[in-house]
Amino acid sequence: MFQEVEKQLLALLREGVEKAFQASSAGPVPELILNGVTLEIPKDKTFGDLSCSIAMKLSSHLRKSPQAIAALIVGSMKESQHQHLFAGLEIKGAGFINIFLARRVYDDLLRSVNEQAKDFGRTQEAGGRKLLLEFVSANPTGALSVAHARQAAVGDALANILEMAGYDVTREYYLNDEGNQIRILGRSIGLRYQELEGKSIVFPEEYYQGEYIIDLAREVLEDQSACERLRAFSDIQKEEFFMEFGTRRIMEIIRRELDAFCVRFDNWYSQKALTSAGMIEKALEEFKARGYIYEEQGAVWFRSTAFGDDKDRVVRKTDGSYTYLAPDIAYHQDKFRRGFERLVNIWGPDHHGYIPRMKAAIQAMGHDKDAMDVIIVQLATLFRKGVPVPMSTRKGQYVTLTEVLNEVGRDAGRFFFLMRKTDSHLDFDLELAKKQTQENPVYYVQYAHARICGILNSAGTMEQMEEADLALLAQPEERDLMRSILEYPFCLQMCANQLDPYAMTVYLQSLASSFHRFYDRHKVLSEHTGLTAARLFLIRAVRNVLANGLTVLGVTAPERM
RNA sequence: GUCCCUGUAGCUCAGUUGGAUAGAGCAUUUGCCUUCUAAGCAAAGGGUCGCGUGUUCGAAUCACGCCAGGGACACCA
Repeated sequence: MFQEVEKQLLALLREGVEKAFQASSAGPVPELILNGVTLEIPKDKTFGDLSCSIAMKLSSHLRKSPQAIAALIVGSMKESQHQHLFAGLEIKGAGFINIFLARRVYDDLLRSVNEQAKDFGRTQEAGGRKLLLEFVSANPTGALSVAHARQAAVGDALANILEMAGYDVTREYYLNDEGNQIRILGRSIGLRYQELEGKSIVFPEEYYQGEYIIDLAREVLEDQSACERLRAFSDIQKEEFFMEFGTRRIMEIIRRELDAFCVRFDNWYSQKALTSAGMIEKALEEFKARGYIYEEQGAVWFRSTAFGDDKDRVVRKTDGSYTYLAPDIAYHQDKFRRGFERLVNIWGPDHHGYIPRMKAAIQAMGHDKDAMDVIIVQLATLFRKGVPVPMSTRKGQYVTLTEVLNEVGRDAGRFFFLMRKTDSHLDFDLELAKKQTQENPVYYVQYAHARICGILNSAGTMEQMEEADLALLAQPEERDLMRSILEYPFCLQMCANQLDPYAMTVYLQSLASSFHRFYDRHKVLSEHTGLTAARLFLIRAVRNVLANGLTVLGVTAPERM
């Protein structure tokens, strides 16, 4: 189990720090400093497998040179009973402590990768805490756009990552199935329906212009029994019919789109249900009882400034209807009531200004403001041969998730949407994503996986693999692969801490690169059966890590290409 | 005006949360398939890390101030 090794090394380093404090008669070591003891993987492999820079950080505190402090720490480590973990320790540069891991640690690493297989990298760090990840939550008024596509890709990958980090994750889609937009949707379909019946109509600018509205109207028209019922309905009943029909049908489309993109949800949370359960009134009453609600100028306000928002926010308009904030307050309160300890929301960039008031709301409920994280997923700009693809949300002419999917496929789509930091803009080159060449990082990574599978298949089932003598793996390219594997748990942990999957795309490319270099220089299958067995064992570990990383991102790991 | 993001090689971007000599891919030039998949590998050139000041053992990274680009700032959802 590799995490154990990391923990033991950290413990040794901390022990060393304590010794250094004693030697300098500096009293007990502050907690902050102990927490500051971390390991990193040096970029230059001549600096060891892992390194620690704590000696430099303590220099001014202990009034000693970093080298002297490092010497004390290293001395302490060498006396410990865990020396078998490292093959060597050295002090270099300004006072870095460089650790060269023992052969056996790497052997154990490879063994645990192959034993744990799909579970390699999983930790119990988060201790099974219940986490609610809400994402996409697009209004059911049309097909999903590229913006939603990126949110879907990020959300799904992040859910996988957080599960690996030991959270009990629930993926939820907040379904905005009532309100003004839905009303407009209903009216849009209703008008198109009349149009199809031969009536002359005026179709307002602010209604949904898309072709799909006409398709939906036609669907109703072709349904005999629906038409009959409609004839008996009052205008209000008709409107309700079209609203219900529209949201239901569009949600079916959205679900299908998400399915095709392999984005999974555990729960679909209906705003309509929330409203009819009276949860909004209840939530506002509770806020009122706590003094966070007041009336002014005929509207009802939430005192969000009490928690650092710029200004107070209206929850109930002068016309008596709620703003978007009101159901959102009720919804988030319900998230906590359902037992979630940590909330993560993925929103589009247009909701950026909305964060402070939502944070204020959860504090008004009595929760810590850090109990909720909001991730803003920036827009992706599509390019085709270097020219931006025009996008307009008006007229229903936006590029949809389905179009991207049809053009570049699921794997390239998922990978490309994750390739940049989530809160940065992303340029998505459709031509590049389609290319089956080295320029395309998706294929580069998948190709490494397929190559390994090819070798493993032609090797057949080799039972001696389990008893392979891993000491035979002494080539630099083999060491590089092991180092790269070692990095995987670090990468997963970083993604979980930063709530951003993008680092995994960078990591996988570097692991694939290490493999391709190895492949080019060394043959796995040879007459030397011992070496063959050891190399098979090594590449099996590489394959497992590649597959795990790709799976986390929602990309397939093909066995042949 | 306020807030967020971005500025690193000709282009697209990494840079392990402040570490060691700033790294990849593309493009350009040049090598490598009789051998487990050439969708691959290797070599070369290419840098005022937007500008300035500060913080310290140490800054692409942090703070402040500029410059440039993108986005967000409703009794909309």
